[in-house]
Amino acid sequence: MNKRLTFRILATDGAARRGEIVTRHGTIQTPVFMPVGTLASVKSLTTEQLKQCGVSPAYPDAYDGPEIILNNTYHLMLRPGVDLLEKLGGVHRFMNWDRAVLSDSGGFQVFSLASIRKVREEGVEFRSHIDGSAHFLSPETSIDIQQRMGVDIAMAFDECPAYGLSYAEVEKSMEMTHRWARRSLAARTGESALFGIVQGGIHPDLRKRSAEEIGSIGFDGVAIGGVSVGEPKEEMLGVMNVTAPLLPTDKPRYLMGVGTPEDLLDGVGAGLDMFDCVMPTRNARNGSLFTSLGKVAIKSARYATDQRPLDPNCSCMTCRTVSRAYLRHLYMTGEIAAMVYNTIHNVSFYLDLMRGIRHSIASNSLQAFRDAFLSRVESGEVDA
RNA sequence: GGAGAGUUGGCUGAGCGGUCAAAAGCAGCAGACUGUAAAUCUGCCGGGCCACGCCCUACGAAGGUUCGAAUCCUCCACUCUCCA
Repeated sequence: MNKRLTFRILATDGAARRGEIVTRHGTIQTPVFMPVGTLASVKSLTTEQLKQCGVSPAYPDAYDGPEIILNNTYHLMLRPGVDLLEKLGGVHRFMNWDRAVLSDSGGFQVFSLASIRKVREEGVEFRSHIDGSAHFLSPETSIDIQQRMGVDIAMAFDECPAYGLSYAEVEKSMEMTHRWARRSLAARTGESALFGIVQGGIHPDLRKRSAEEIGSIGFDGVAIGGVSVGEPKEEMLGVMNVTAPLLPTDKPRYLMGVGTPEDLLDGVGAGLDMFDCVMPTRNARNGSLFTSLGKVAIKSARYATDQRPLDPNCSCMTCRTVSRAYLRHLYMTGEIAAMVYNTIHNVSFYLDLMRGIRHSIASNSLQAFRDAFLSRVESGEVDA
């Protein structure tokens, strides 16, 4: 038994799995959505506020908040730096978060900060986006940093090819990611669990090769990477549906960077267990709110005098305590509280969705849950 | 009572003879955001149309000068500032 992380499946519904991941920092009920906290902070929320997300009288468990969040290697190595984080006892203690943390390896930044990096077999040379200083990330340095930050789940250092590259380029990139995967695994010496990342662009045969390689070399979990990088939705779903069945069944399967509520439903249906996305938090800051009855663009004048709660079916702090009219006012005036209220709600909404998904798998009704959820969201009832 | 300044599209406010249906910001409308360089970005925003072009109505009101006026002149109305 792997003491870094254990996974077991509690129930299934078609390809969907209801499971449990035990980490050094608590147990994670899957399928799970992991809020993104790039810089050891889920943007706009204090750690206490984050813990209070997901409060739901419908499911009065002891703790109903997020069970795992993301951090980012590249961003944290620049600020505050891994030496400092290690000295201060790791990210958990640093941000006073006692639940699980998964760190991205910096692989995605290889992609998103493409203009200021240089990729070689050995690793990637970055210019800091903050001050232009030179930094180096490789499988070895990335894993080392992640372990020293003390995360529960580290990610292999990969290259995430841009959408639109040629088959040959994607294949070449994938092969390097495979070599980097083995190096990442070899570099893992500490207590962090380590997940591998499947690449291969939108090509089924490459995805298959990648899934076989990454799934067979001893990672604690396997992720599908290289999606949500600007490709059309159908491509993303195609990759997901082709790849998911090829992943190990006895390990957590993680779809990186996804997605919308509907994407999560689809991902779970395809047999995936873990998801992360900036969407709930970023959209919250931009005034785009998810509700059970459809999207709310809170800046719209139609909410100026709307005294109803944002989502009548949500029991988060925001929906319990303030009106749409107030949320609109805060947003329009640029008040910081707008982002706090909005983020608490969107994160809570995602957690609620996942909770509903988990219950539906356990009761073999994922499809019905999905249909009901989507028809409500598309009903346009929010403004009724 | 005297001297001066002003009146521009929902608001604030540029423009000071043609390139003006009129800058910019705000408000409004629509949309985007998917391993976070994002409290961000994009489009529309007088009306009408057989719309990448045409027509109508527009820069306080009415006249006038000019090939041509939001821009110049006259007069009227209103607003504001300063001096009494």
